[in-house]
Amino acid sequence: MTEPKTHGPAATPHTARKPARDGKGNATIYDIAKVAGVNPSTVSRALSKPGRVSAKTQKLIEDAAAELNYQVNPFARALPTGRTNTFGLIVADITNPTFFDIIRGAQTTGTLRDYTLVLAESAESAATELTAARRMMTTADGLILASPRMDDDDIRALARDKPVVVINREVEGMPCVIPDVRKGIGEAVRSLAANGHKKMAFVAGPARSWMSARRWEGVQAACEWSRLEAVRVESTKPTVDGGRQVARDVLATNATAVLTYNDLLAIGLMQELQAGGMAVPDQISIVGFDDIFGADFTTPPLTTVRSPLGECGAGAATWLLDLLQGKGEPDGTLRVETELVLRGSSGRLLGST
Amino acid sequence: MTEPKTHGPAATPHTARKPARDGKGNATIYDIAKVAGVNPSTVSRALSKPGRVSAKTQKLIEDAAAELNYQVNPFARALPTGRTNTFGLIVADITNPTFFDIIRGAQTTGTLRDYTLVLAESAESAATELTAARRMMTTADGLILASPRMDDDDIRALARDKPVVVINREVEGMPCVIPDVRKGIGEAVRSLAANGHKKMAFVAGPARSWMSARRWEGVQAACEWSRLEAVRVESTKPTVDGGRQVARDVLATNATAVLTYNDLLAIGLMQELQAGGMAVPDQISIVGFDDIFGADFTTPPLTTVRSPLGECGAGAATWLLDLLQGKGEPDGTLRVETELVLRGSSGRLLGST
DNA sequence: TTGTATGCGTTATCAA
DNA sequence: TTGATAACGCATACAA
Repeated sequence: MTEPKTHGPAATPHTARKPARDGKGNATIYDIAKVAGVNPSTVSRALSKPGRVSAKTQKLIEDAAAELNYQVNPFARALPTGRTNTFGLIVADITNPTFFDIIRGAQTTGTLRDYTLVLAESAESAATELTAARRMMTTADGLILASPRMDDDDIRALARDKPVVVINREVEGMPCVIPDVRKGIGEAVRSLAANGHKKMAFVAGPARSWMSARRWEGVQAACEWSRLEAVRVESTKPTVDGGRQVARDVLATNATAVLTYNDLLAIGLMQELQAGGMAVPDQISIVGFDDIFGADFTTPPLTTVRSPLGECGAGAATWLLDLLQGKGEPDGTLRVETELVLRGSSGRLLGST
Repeated sequence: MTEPKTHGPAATPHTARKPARDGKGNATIYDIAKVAGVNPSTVSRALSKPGRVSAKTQKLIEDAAAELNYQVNPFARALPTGRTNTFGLIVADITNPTFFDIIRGAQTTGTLRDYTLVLAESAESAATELTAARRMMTTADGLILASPRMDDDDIRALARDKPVVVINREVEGMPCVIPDVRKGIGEAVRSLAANGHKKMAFVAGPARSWMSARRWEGVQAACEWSRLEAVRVESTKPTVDGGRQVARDVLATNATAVLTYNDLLAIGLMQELQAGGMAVPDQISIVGFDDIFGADFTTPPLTTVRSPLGECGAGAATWLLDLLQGKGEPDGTLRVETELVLRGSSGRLLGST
């Protein structure tokens, strides 16, 4: 200890049974009422709704509150109202960098609007996810589900209680925020075609992934338009390691360009290919998906279709908070644009015209 | 809407003023009491403390609770007890990958012990941090401060109210969890020395950073021990860009090896050096710090001193939760070991014996 | 072991 | 515009 206590007779052990209040404890509206010489209910009004109290008593109360260093007790407030100024976010995997931006986006717009973010992880399990969601529903005003694993019906059941917004998946009758892959994929495929590629491979993600299906659809559509041949290659898992493992299959397709379900696959694939002596992009072009943190750490830096995850998080939070204030549409789909980020891992084949 | 409502007279708009309870609302201990034919207080006892009720009424109550799909109302519980089963985590910057692992570690051990994580960001501002911390203190049972920017005194003041654990900084009289840099730096420097390096540069982090100072101390000590000459180079900011900018100064030192304050600096430095035609590690060895996500995406993959951030987060959460149960030491320092992760960016100089 | 009574801090309803 | 008072759901001394 370098500093003497400024008040209180002794250190307050946090192990005490009673609520840790040294001496008098936190100020309540009663304390303010006493100081300001008004009724507690008047204090409550003055502090919650601005206009329902006379200007001078308002000031009286505000001064008293400031003097007493008053802080509302959110729990006491939550009891009668049911509102907590809190919203939950459940992500499938905190380890996955994809979610970092989502978390950040949600957190940022949350604090901006005076809401607190509560975070939970489903560990990729639908059951864990549902449990976590149920728990959160009791404490939070609303919920954001990022890449949920549970059934549509479970999600809709949750939403009967309080507002729920879904990210990265489209669920009928729910507010959903999803990246619109068409633009970004279109740009990527056109770029590849312009560089003379005739055949490209798509390395797919998990079979059950909603997004992977969308991306494959997008690739097919864009390739048809640009008259490229598209072949699909399955991966074992959507990780760097999965990318390494899929290299052999990719080579077997004789494609000169690859678009992967996500950046991790692209990075692993590129590493493996380079380790085998192939030059990127001189002998093969590689395009990732998402533009996660670190996508530009590679040599060459990874060309990728950027998924605006931060915007997704922010958009979902905005929508949810609007809903909580009775302002937004109760369902629909918010599509955020994807775009090609052209870096070094894609380009013209060496020796092609 | 694809599915009819199963109960309730009409859709319950979330915008309703009253607590969103369709019809009868969530079950309370009173409902359980009625079903089980006992007094509400008995229900409370049965559900909170296991042993204080007879076996058969216990079962009676549990059955009724299950049947009614009872969920405790955390706010109602928090009001009399002051406890919320919630703990806060404040990080300086959600963007910074350093914190990802900390968040994950804390979240994981939190849920393991039935605590919910509440996340906030200080945006690198001491003032914002203090505000966020104060807010959290009113709702959470305890707080974890990761790389706090505020003064020691502010931290201690916070800790008078409820338990606070600090990560990445040592504050007198507080429980602190910090990576012990000595082992990792020692390994790095010895590895460099064994590869024939005689002079190394340390690229420092922010001037005010507590950790940067520790790391520089560690480098000096280890270099003295291994008879290496160590020079210090200042960076403008601890980012990839900062690493690029510092390349010129690093070259000016004529050092053949570099250890940077963090991985981001190392990656930027390596990119800039390689862009200038230097071979890594043939002409210069680069060692980063932290082993963040993506450190192995580079070519060559980055040698780095791993900071066990996940363990820090988990350790801090464990300590905090212990404190909340009156089990742990109220202060002290938990040091978690760092270690060298030898990858491709460091090694022997080309042409050296 | 179980029931009774009261308080936690706030909002909301009703009068004044 | 303000004051009195009843919930909100749970925990806990205290009494039985």
